[in-house]
Amino acid sequence: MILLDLNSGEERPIYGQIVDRMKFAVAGGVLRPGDLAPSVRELAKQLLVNPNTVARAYRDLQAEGLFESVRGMGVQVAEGAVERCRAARREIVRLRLRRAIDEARQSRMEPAEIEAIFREEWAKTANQANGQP
Amino acid sequence: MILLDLNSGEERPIYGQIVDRMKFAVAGGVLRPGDLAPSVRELAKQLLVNPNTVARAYRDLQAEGLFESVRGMGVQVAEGAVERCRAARREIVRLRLRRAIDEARQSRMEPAEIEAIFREEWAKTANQANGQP
Amino acid sequence: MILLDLNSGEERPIYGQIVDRMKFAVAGGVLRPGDLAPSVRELAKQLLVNPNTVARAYRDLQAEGLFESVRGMGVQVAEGAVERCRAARREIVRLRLRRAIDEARQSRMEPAEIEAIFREEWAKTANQANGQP
Amino acid sequence: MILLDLNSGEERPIYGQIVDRMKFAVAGGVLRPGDLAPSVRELAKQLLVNPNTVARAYRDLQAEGLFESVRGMGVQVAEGAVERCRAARREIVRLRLRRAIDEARQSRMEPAEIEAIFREEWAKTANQANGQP
DNA sequence: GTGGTCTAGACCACG
DNA sequence: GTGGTCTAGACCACC
Repeated sequence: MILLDLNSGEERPIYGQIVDRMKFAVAGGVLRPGDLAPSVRELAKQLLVNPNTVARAYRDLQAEGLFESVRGMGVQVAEGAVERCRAARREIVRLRLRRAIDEARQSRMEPAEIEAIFREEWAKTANQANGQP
Repeated sequence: MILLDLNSGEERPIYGQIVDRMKFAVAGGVLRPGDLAPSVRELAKQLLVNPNTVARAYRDLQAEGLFESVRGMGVQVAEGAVERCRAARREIVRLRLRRAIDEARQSRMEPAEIEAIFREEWAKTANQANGQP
Repeated sequence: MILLDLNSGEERPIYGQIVDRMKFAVAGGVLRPGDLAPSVRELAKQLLVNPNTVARAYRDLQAEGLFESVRGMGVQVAEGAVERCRAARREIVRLRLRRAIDEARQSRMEPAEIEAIFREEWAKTANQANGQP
Repeated sequence: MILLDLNSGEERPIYGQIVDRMKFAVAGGVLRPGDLAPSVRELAKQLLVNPNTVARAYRDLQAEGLFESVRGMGVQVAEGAVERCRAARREIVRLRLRRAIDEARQSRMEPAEIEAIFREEWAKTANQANGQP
């Protein structure tokens, strides 16, 4: 199963992208509490990335209490993770939009013009029938 | 005159924020061709930032041809800067919104929910007076 | 200034030992809010350890909000860190003693005998006039 | 008969916990020389643990000469095991307390405060019935 | 100079 | 097989 692929053009750190994708996967029910996440080595191979990078992402997820490592077995999704990942997802999306809006605002552009640009860009993805499912 | 203040909590490089703010100032007519930009030291003191950081921002602006150094005088806004700053501003805003939208999309959230969040966040700033909120 | 040295014989991960030592240093007032912690490279050299290992410790401390990285400057002790490090120190000590006591209890030894052993071991360090200050 | 249960929250290796519990059982007379230890499979089922893990613990106990395998019968407690398990128990308890004390010492806390914490924690278990709390 | 990210590869403990 | 730790070294951005 292909859980995620990285947008190679992204400027954010890879491990951060993996963290987000995992949260999205849990929030969307693709990965459920008790499920084992793909093994570090396996995911690293799939993403063409160093295992340490994946390990770091998993470590961060454990620090947030969303994943738990089971000795000798792997890493599994924690019990209460679904709700928290849903909330996290909402906040991630909100924060990204909020930042873009703030930066647009300080540009002193006309609000109407900003809104127009948003609609324009939004339309571009809206047609793509649900983006990258 | 307070040309700009930095969002202290930002994760973007300071020099990049300064560059953008300067472009916005020119695009918005706050700084006009022939005007002298604040001196490196002065701006650095005002922003509580290392002078090297301001110097780097000015260097970038000169490299783009938007600022020009005048011997013995300092740095001034170049002749054709206004139109180019307006274009730059539009592209900056567009790019940031585009990225936010893309990232929201890959979260697998319902498009309707994403749009709702945008409206919500947009409303928060819409009430505020124009310019720097 | 020598902030800390590691007990080479310890079985705990090095980065974890560094984290604890830093908390102790802050709790004890050796490192105060606003102070820069020793640089990653410097501390690594001092401890004869790989810089990445120190970096990981610092990262964990930042994740706990006790340290903050200042771009291009280094890593400094956060504002409210003292009280939290004091609390953390107490909890670390309590937890270690609690575990030892628990394990002793499940051994089915006579409580009096356990207590005797504790007194014996306690006396050994008590004489050392304040341990490794 | 329930010989032992594991502290599920422990960070120590499971097989090591089993080894210790077995020593404690022998030292406390719950398991006597000549008695058959529970079979690997049975104990594994009881502890909800991988049989390999139990097998490893038994292997270690045999390597120490405390358990002996009896062809076709299983594993039994060795002849001289009681005294040696008592000694082992004492040393295990002593070592754990010693480490906790050492770690508390390097925290730079006041010895009096450390001792106070010990008393506090000790009191918590002192009221409980003997054996496994 | 500073920290941050990433890679590569070794070694260990656990199951 | 699994994850965890550590080392070594490269490269980057920032100040």
